[in-house]
Amino acid sequence: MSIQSRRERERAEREKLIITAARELAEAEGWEAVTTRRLAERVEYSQPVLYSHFKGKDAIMAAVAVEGCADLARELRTARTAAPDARRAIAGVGAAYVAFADRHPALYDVIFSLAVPLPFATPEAPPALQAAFGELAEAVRPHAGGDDLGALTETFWAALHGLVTLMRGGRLPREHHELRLGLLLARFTG
Amino acid sequence: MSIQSRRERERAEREKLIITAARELAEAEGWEAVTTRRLAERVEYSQPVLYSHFKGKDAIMAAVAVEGCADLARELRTARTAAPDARRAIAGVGAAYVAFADRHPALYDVIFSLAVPLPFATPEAPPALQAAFGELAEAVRPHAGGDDLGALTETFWAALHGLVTLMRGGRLPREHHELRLGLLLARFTG
DNA sequence: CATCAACGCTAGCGCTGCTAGAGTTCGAAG
DNA sequence: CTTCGAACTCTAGCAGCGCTAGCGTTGATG
Repeated sequence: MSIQSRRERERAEREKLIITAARELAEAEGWEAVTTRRLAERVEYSQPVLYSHFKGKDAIMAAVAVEGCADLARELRTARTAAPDARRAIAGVGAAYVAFADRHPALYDVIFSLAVPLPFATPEAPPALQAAFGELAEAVRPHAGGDDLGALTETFWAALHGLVTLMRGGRLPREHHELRLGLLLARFTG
Repeated sequence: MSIQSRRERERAEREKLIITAARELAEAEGWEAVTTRRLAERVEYSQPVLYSHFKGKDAIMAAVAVEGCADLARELRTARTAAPDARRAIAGVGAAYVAFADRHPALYDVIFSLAVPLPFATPEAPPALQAAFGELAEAVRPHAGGDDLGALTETFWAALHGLVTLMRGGRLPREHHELRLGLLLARFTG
């Protein structure tokens, strides 16, 4: 039993190592540079070992996404609780969201843009993801008025997501970013 | 000279054929199904012929994107000019934008999401793209108040883009879509 | 010590975007 | 009418991708 538990522990450590290596490689060179061969070389195992832990490359990306969600939730919470009032809370959370996407583009993409097998908007969604959404909702709540909080939060989130992705894809000029963010916040804080 | 012009004409026709085939294949089965081999087979030429017209697959996708921009601009214009007042104009344009993304997901992706070598937000951007943005701007103008029209249009556009992409990626529940769109419009017409 | 299961490896499949170089076609010049 | 040469398209192949079958080794167990 002790031997078995040691093996399980080592397996768990190796799985964590794979996820970390995938994340580091993606953040350093982008997801297109994350191939199963490079990843296997990085963790110093052969390719098939990856498939004994994950169903495929998608599943590895999903695991990285879950990790990233926790980071995002933490940063949003910090921004929200540090704000002195409701108006600066939603502004701070919005800015933190954008800053996270800017500092961790690969992480942001795997969570919100790339096609990965992750449940969203259901009870099976990762707790960290629900936590991140919850932070947005708490920041939006004081400005919801009579509107449905969930739908309004989704709308605010979508607007932030659009700003972030269009700007990073070169579709929106970077120089007006602060202006756009200000206009968005003005529309959501009445 | 007549012979040369005939050849040039035939070349142009074949180029158009490639673009159309790529678009049809993408709209029917998604961009992941558009491989240079399948595309070559579809136009009944060998692979290298594609590369005598376009620098690479990216360039073919960009050509499809430019075509799609024209379609989008036309639909936005129709929606805007058909509206009886400013309020229903922005609502109609927003709905038309979302409907276009819903009916032509592959086309939408290649214009706004996938990484293609297309100039945006510069004078060199495709006229059709500028026209589409112009339609959005005209719909937004009556509700801009003292705000910068360009930046406000970009913000509105980004919000629509976020709603569309998050919903299609399964990140937002489809059932609240109309509600979210209504909330967004309320915040931009209040 | 012999056995056998668990495990990680090598090798390879079918696919991708892309390209070098051979072979063909066809208008132009003699 | 023949011959030349340029324009053009094809076959074949490269390096890399995600993924997997099956062999060989390792190491705990009876």
